[in-house]
Amino acid sequence: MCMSIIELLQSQVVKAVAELYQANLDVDEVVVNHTKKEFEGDFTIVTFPLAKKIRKKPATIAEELGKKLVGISASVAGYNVSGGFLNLSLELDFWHQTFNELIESEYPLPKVDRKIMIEYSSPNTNKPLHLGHIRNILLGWSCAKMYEFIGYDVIKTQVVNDRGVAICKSMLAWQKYGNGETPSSSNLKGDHLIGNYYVLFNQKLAEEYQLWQRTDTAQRLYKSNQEEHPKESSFFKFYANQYFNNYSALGQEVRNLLIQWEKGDQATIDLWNKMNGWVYDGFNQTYLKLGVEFDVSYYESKTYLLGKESIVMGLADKVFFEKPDGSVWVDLSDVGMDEKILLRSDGTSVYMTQDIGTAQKRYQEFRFEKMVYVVGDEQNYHFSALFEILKRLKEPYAKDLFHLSYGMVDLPTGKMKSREGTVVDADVLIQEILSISTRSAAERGELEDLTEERQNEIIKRIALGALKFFIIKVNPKKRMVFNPEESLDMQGQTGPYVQNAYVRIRSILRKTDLPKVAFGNYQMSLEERQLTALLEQFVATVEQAALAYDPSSIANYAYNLARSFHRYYHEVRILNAESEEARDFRLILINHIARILEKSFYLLGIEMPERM
RNA sequence: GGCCCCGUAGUUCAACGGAUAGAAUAGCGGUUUCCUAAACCGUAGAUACAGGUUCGAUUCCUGUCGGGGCUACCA
Repeated sequence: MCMSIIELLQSQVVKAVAELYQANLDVDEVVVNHTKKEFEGDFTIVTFPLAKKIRKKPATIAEELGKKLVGISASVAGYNVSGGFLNLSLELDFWHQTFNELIESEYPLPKVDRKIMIEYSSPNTNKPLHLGHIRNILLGWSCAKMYEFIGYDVIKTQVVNDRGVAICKSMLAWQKYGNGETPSSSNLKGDHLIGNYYVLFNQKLAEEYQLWQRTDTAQRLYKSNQEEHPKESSFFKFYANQYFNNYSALGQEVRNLLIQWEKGDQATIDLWNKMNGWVYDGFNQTYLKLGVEFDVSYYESKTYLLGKESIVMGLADKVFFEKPDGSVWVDLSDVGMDEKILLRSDGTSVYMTQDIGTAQKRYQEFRFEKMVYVVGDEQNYHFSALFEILKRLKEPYAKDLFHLSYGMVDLPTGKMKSREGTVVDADVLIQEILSISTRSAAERGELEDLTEERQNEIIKRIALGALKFFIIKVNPKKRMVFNPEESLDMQGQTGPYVQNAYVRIRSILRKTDLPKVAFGNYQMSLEERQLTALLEQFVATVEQAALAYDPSSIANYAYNLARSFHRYYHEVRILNAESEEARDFRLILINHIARILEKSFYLLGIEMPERM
């Protein structure tokens, strides 16, 4: 693909400035915008930044530059000046040529022989996926698609937190209170079943804690801490973890189970395997509904011992230090962080240790050039520390790690809190939007002549299109509010709006054959030039979005393109155009619009329906 | 306490330091003998506050106020 229009103009301005003023300019110094609709022209050069270098008034520069560009550039037809803004109009031939190149372009872009690994899911096996996971998954999936588009080899991965205290809690609760319940006996998805036992465990623990709080031991503890925690309730809230570790009978049982697991006790391992198997069945169903998959999965149960050798080596190299009790730490205070623990005094590893080991394992296995962790911004500090530690260990890939940190998803009522039961479950949410989509499809009645199977496929695409677009249109870095009702909207700035533009085009194209040639003597209108300019931006938009790990810009691009199309569609007739040439051109134009809309949505993980 | 992030129409989101801050939704008013009205057109409405840097600030800097996160021998 040759250079974009903006790049072309930038280079021409550089040339013109060199000839006019003998001044050297970098292409990046040339600001080129699309001309605002209030002004005449296609593109606008901002001349304020040039004023200092050239030592003339911006308006004068604009005037002289405009004249020069018309002279030296075959693509610039005319110009006008408004203050420091030079508005350029491009030759019609140039537009026609651009258009012809566009419709022949091929996507994805050629392979570049670079490898990127993207971790975009890291579920715990003690509860089902929720709305936060959905944002995580959609972001990561879209990044994978964007990088494939720009020619990378992409390895999609997840890390499953399948061991530890949390899963033992579910196991224990199931053992004690489950009566052998299974997904099939209860007709529950496995992840939901396990989630129920996790909740049940916490209920039982809370009851146990309540009773204990009335004992003499508890009251003594409270009294001796009364200065810091004057209120009894706040003291016991503060003390919950210590209670679990030091007094709770249930806590003791959980720890015993964990020890059995670590010893490899067969009965415990069997139970663990059985329950995790149920959870994976559940997760896989949810992943399937969301249309995502992984090339490789890592399991904490297999990686939790990794990383220890590195700690020992780092200790020898004085990257880390040992405290008198035998625990190993790294001091990151010179880069504005704290001391972080890497090995407990009993020699066992922590989360950070595993992450070090897992990074090494992945690099050995895949030799990636980039590794992206899609993880919520609550873990910013953890990843800063992890990357810094790997740098100090002189890992060759340390500089190629990136934490795609996304903002939490809030509800209109505030934060999602599992303790308060305000978490939006992924499966429930998908089910809800499917029923809304089904209902509105029935009301509209457009699909009645299709088989039920095809209807359901279309309904699914619309429903998931609405949900996914709603989430992915927001800049990943920003915290977002998820209003369940609005997310199911299908009008305005939504997935179905964009899908509708595609469907309208497909409907027209079904009625006729695509012409072979775009232009006879046809001359593009202003609106058609603007659509062409928008289409021309597609590749640059995707490239920028990929480099910035920001799918939301593609969502906004697709929406803008759809909006321009909808307006165009109302203004011109296509099948009954005023001339054969207009008809041919427009058919090819809208065909390309449909193609780009479809591509854009593919990059967002959203499928297009043929009808709706 | 320390460190980090965020404050844009009633609401949800946009805006490489560039022209009169864009959309959507909710409100009000229109458009269908015409290719899918999940559409289109019109109307009204916002940069938390105070300074600073700049030809130019929603964007960069400082302070104030407000919201959030992190700061475990948890993951």
